[in-house]
Amino acid sequence: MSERSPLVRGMRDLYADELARIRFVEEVFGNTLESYGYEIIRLPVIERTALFSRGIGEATDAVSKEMFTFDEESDPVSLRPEGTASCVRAVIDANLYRGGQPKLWYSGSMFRHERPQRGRYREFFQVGAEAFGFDGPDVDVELIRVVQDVWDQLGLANEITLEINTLGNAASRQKHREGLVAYLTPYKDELDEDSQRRLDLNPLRILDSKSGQTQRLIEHAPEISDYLDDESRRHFDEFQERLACQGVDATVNSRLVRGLDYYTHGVFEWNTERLGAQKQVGGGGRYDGLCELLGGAPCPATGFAIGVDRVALLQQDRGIEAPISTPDVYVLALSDDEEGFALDVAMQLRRQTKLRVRMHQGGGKVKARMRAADRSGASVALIIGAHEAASNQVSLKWLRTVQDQVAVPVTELTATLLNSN
RNA sequence: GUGGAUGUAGCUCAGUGGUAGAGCCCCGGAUUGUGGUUCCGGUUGUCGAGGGUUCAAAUCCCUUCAUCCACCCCA
Repeated sequence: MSERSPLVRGMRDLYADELARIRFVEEVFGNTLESYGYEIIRLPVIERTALFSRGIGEATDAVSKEMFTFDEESDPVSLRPEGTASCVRAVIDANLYRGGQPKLWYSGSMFRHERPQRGRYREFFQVGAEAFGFDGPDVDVELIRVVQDVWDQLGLANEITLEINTLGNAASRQKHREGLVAYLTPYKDELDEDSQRRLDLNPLRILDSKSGQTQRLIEHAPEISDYLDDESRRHFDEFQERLACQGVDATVNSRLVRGLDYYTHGVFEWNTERLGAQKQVGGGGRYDGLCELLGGAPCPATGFAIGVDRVALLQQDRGIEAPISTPDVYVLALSDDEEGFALDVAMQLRRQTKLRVRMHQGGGKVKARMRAADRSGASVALIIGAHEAASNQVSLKWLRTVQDQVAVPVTELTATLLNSN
């Protein structure tokens, strides 16, 4: 035997229950977003590295140390660590916002080169949505409302909490930044190592440092609310009022700054206490400056992204079953002589119904064939032997309920199966 | 990138220097046209990999790889 090739770290094969949960979450998100009139967009997995370093921020962990990057003829490209930058690029490239106000959603793999652990993989799945051309905050609230709808449908409304904050507009954010640097610089030597580095690069991120020492220092640090101008304050007030009107519970967390650089105004995160260390299941916010930063016409925009893996884990933790893709009907001929008849029966069912019909193959004794029928998960076995074939019937046996096996004429089979569900 | 734990059958695991095991699963029979329950029988192994110590290593030592959990950070 030749040598086996192990999985690349952080990559997974997904199948059976685990995949069923992930597909279910993706499907509910997709259907819900479509029901709000959002249109799907499919984006490339690989982009120029520069798109991410400019769009997400050179100083963020996601860009500075977590990207899978390789050279494409000395033009560095990377596997996407998130979807927003690509989506904005696509909107700019096709000038999608010129004729309207696109509301888009996407779903797919994202990649970050981190040490894997529960709820965090190097290839993971996100569903996201972005709305372009709206100043908000009505549309920001709609996005949150969409996600709340999904939590309700998934039975997770009680497991997930929403935190919100505002970063203000560009001017307010800049003043806050200056105030923060002025406050923290005298204490520079007392900050943790990461925060010292961020003091120049991205001082806002110091606010959500986990270091106890740093936490004590920032306890009295200036907050964004001290610097909000009238426009920013009105935006955040209306954001909160509209959330309340929609019956969405949210807690203001003034330390919430988000990991990526492009946010402005209202930002938000969904958290859970049930996934060990990985509390965050999703987040988003407004990014009014990003289109211009990436070379497009100025355009206000807002969006969110959800970690599908974490939502699926949460469902597993809550014991919520996802629909699994097993056959409905298992067709087994008892010998080769009835094979052709059995194939005709199976084809008739596939054409006349949406039932999933699996044929038995591989021979074996009747006992083995019946065992295969049971193991397939099908709820019905159609048994076809010499008697049945001679009389143009099938023997219909329910595998999951206690009912007598019955002989059914082929002409009545479809109706019999459809009426029994 | 840092720390801790764990790698033995398809799965869950026991085995701390002396012939590799259990339960579940799987296969066969009881039941030659009927699964799932019951009874009887059977198969399943580079003990993660490489090296060392020893008469003898799954077991002790070294190296390495992988996985999990946590830190950092994030979805």
